[in-house]
Amino acid sequence: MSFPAVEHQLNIIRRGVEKIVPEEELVEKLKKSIETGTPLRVKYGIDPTAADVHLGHSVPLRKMRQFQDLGHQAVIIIGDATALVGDPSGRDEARTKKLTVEEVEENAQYYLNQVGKIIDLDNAEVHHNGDWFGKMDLGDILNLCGKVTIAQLLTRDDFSKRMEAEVPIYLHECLYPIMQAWDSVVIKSDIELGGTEQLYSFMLARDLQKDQDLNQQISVMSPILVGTDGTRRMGKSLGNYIGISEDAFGMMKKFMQLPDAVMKMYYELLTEIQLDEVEQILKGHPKDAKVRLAKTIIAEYHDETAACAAAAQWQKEIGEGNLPSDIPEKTISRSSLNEDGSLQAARLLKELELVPSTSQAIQRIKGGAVFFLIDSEKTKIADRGEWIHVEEGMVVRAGKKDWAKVKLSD
RNA sequence: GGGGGUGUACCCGAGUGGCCAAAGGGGUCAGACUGUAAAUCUGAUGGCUCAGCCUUCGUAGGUUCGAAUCCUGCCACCCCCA
Repeated sequence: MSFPAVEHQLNIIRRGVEKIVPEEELVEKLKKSIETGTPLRVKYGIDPTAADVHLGHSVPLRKMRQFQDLGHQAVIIIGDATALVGDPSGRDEARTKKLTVEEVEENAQYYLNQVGKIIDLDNAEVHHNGDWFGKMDLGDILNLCGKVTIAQLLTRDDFSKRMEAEVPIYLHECLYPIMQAWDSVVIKSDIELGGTEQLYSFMLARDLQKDQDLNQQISVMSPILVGTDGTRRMGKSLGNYIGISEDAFGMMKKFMQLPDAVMKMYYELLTEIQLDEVEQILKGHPKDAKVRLAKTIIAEYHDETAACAAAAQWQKEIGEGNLPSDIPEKTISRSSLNEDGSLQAARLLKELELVPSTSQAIQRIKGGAVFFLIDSEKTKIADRGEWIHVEEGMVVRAGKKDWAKVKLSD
């Protein structure tokens, strides 16, 4: 087995990476790998608590792919045991929801399918950490716990913040980083990938590996990708994510709403475009830069054609304000209408599921967000009590993002 | 086990008997402006059959004409002592 030169590898590895600790050791490992013709074992652990893979997850996964392309061995850990604990990273409180074994397995499968869009699964090792944690007895667990002190645990940022804020830290959560670190011992990792928030667990892994007379792993940590709101980390629960399984146009719409300020980060972490070129792109009109960004990423998860189509559709329907082509059809039963076939405006919005409550319907109407179209003739609705004659095929809008087409049924 | 403290809407947080569907801020949503960016401005932010009504201030009761506010039990969390 032969590998590219160390410098070349480092160039690729360093891109979009916030911290490599310790970096000198990485160089040594790469050299040794070239000399001996042995691929490095690169670990990435996933916690199958949520099923959707989004761009945030894709950052370390892309890094993994780069390692694979350089000839190294990908090792994926499905944290079926750790998922039962819940990752305390970056959380200000414990996870309340406990997943069942079945849910975890189901998530894991779905997860892997998506992960396969980024890395080469055929050439990756996949392990479930339940395989080894499930076999441990109390003695083993106590032995493991005996390797870490409370004081060490409390140096962990999330924990110390929680202590500070007087938010509870449960004992089982303390086990999480220890388990994660133990995974590294079991699979004998050379490198571990993840976000910077994983620093603690990654370092702990080194301690445990040393304790077992193993090679110590290097941490290659990516910055945390901010979500579409431009401030908080991308996460499903925050509703600021772009999923890698979303349809092209859906992704397009989300990309175009990104704050300009995050573009640089997205280019760096989510594309392969050379950084000096990125700089050129960002000097141009921000809108063009954003379209290019969106197209590049969408093309990776769909294809070039789909990406261009999505961009064209966006320009036409949103950029130029034409009628959207993907207006969902909503059924209204004739029996819910008045004798003359009409409905009060606020009720209509609710019937069409454009708003979750009557109160919100009223708010939207007051805010001037509501109008309807019959044969492309636009009529504004200004009063919530207004009686609207409901017709088959009429299009109702209750805000930029909320459209519906009426279908009448008996 | 003992003592002290806290629990308010999505979040933070004011409110200590009626004027409280509950200040203020953040967030979010809608509108204007724009490049569906940012900034700014305006409005909204429990629900409904909406100038009225119903449900909400950890939870269950109680006192009172009237409670988020007072009392009691319970629950959860934090701190101190052991």
